[in-house]
Amino acid sequence: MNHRHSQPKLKVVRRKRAPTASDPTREKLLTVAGRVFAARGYQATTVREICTAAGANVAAVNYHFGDKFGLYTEVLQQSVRAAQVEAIQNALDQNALPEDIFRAVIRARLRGVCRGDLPDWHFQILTHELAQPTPAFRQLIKNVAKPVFKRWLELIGGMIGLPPNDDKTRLCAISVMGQILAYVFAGPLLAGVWPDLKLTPEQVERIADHIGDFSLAYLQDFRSKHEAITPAREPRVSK
Amino acid sequence: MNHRHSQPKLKVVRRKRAPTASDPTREKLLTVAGRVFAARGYQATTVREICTAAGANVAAVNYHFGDKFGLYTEVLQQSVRAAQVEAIQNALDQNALPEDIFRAVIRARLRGVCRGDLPDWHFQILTHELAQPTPAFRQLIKNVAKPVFKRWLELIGGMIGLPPNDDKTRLCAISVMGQILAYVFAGPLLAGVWPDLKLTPEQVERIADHIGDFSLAYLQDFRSKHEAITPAREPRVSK
DNA sequence: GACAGGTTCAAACATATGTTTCAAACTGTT
DNA sequence: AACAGTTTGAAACATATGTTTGAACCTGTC
Repeated sequence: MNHRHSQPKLKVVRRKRAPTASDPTREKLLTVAGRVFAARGYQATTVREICTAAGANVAAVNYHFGDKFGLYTEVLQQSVRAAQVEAIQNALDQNALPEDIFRAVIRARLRGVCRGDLPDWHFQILTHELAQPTPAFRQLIKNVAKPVFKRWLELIGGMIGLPPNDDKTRLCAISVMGQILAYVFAGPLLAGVWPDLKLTPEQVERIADHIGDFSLAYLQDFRSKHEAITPAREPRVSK
Repeated sequence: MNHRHSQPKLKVVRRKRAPTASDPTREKLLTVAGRVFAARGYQATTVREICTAAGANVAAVNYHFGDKFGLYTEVLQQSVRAAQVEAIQNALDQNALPEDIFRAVIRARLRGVCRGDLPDWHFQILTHELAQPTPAFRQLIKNVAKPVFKRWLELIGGMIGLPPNDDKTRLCAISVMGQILAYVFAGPLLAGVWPDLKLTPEQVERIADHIGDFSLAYLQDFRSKHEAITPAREPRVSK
């Protein structure tokens, strides 16, 4: 059967042994598939292209992953795992000044876009998902993005002296997130508009610092302006 | 032939008369195709689906647009035209205080995401292009996005007292742009993370105001801190 | 009404693609 | 060496899809 219209569903694999041991072709398929899915998207990618590029037989995908979508799901999980989520969680959970945690999160997230000089195909896959979410992606949002964002809201809420579920807190959280997303997701747009931009590690640090400065200007100002009214915690001297 | 792998190219249409007059089925195809392309992306969309949804024959697409890609190209142009670009250009070119122009641009861009209650499929198409740019899209960036961004840089450069091609100016321009992009392009992500967010016109105005406040906090602060060193134009009193 | 040119339609075409099949090759165990 | 279980390979299958074709169907003009 062909799922070109219906959203694909998971399917049991036919292989017997659990995929624990290091399986060369399985491994090769996964890495190759990542690149191809990132470049073309799920629908436009053919299992034949993946298999020939991986030097494997056409049936290999169905044997090892049961399904084209089974392969894609594993690639997607691998991408999300590589997307520095744990780095961000670590940054969020460490014990430090809110401002320092804040800057650390921005840095952690931005560093994902420049891993050495190899293309950031992990994020390209997520970009495809952004345009056309699959069930697997919604699941990942629920399980990964939502908890992280919750902590993010708590951090920012604490910084401006508002509860995490206040609309203003949310708006601020998205304002910072959006600045990062511009570099992560709007690659083609940025390239067209700022061709000289090279995402070297040093440049990424500069960008992270800028986003921190840019955002803290408002957040700290907001706090100092409102703490007279709502002195949530340890008020600071207003300059 | 089937362009599943190679990027599609333009092709001559077979129809004789120029498509000037109001052609019902041509029109229907365009509007329907917009929705479908936005929902599924170029590759996953079938001409059969478009045609049946438009109540037309399978051959209609090839007759009226020569090609599946010919239809897509027209839809894309229509989307960009609808993406409020001219509204933004108007906002940028009007004679007013920089801060007012600044806020007007943000408002104009954000208003694009809430046109009444109908889905913002124009931007969904652009999201697909962001993930997998077609030649048509690169052209549009060069012809549309680049000039607008140039004016945007001039505006922000003027506001912080730096030349348009200064890296700091660019960083600031992207910081503001990114905040907007979060609402425009990261729809699925936002929905997962802030389910209660309803993009009513009033809410959009609130968001626009927030982005303006958030950004001006840094921009005005930057200006007043640096104008002692580089008094580019009419220095203002630092609070 | 006859005619010509544009438009629609049903069917057919050529091909691409996900999947299955089943035999051969391989691998570790006895 | 023989065997069982696992993996690979070449071919075939079923179907989906973009496109073409040629006849029918309009629609305005003489």
